[in-house]
Amino acid sequence: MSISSTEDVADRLHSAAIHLLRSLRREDDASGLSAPRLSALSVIVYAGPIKLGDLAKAEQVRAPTMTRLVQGLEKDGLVRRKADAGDRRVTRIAATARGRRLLMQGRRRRVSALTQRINALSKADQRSLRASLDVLERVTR
Amino acid sequence: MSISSTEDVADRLHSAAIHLLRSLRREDDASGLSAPRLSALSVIVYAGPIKLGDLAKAEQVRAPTMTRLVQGLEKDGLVRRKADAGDRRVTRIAATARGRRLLMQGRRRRVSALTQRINALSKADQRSLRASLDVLERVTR
DNA sequence: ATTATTTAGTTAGCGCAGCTAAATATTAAC
DNA sequence: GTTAATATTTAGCTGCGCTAACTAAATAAT
Repeated sequence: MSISSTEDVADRLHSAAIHLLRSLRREDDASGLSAPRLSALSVIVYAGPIKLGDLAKAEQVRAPTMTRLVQGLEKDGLVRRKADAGDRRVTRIAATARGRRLLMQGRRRRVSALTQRINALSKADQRSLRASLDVLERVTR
Repeated sequence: MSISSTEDVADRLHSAAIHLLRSLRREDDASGLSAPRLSALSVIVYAGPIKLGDLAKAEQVRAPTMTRLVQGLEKDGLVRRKADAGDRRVTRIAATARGRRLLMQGRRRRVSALTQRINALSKADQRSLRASLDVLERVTR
């Protein structure tokens, strides 16, 4: 009788994450923004004018990857870049009004499918999920 | 009186999944197999000689995507393809001994970082995480 | 029996996101 | 003033998701 090992928990968690993102990618498509762009935009909106390097760290990607993501967002008019006054090597990235608006819409669409699935759960299951969120975030960061 | 709305739960879950996969990708690299390949190999190992279409459904990707994943695995000598005797349109995919071996090693490496993080949690947190796993899997599939 | 339709898989080709290495620009150090 | 360090970008690679179009095989229709 094998009690579930920590490896099993880790493996199931990993697998669940893969399947979750796959199934949500479709909603992302509907908003016109990919998951990485939406995630980056979210940080930009909430963390104000932010240095590209800090943004890359926050999103756990390398600088060149973030440069490209930001270029995409900029081309769509969702963010703006401007050189930092103090240190002209750094680029500060800020969201435009359109970016903020689109984030909210995109975010809503993105999570709505998941929201529906969560709402379909029993109250007890919802409580269990909620209770584990803090732990989940600590473990995945 | 809901402090955290279902939307918030959904959003945090989504975000957690993104960060989890990003942080685990490095471990995947160490094993020489990407997450999608490792995941597919896992299904192949456990679901025996399986039809490509069924494999694609199980992994929630389109057939061409799975064709390519399998080609990669085959080139590495981890799986073998053979036409089904009964219906010669279908390809059955089976793991080689090397594939089975590599899965176990890869799986171990892949989850070891996560396993360590889980083990670092308090017993109560671990219990909370374990308890939510079933719910999590139901919600993400 | 022949023809048409459906099903399974592959090939071709596009876009996005991850990476490293190398280039550019600015600041800091000596 | 030259050199070293830092921030970002550019160039170029790989891999994975997709759709459209193709081949081959099985099944249905006439």
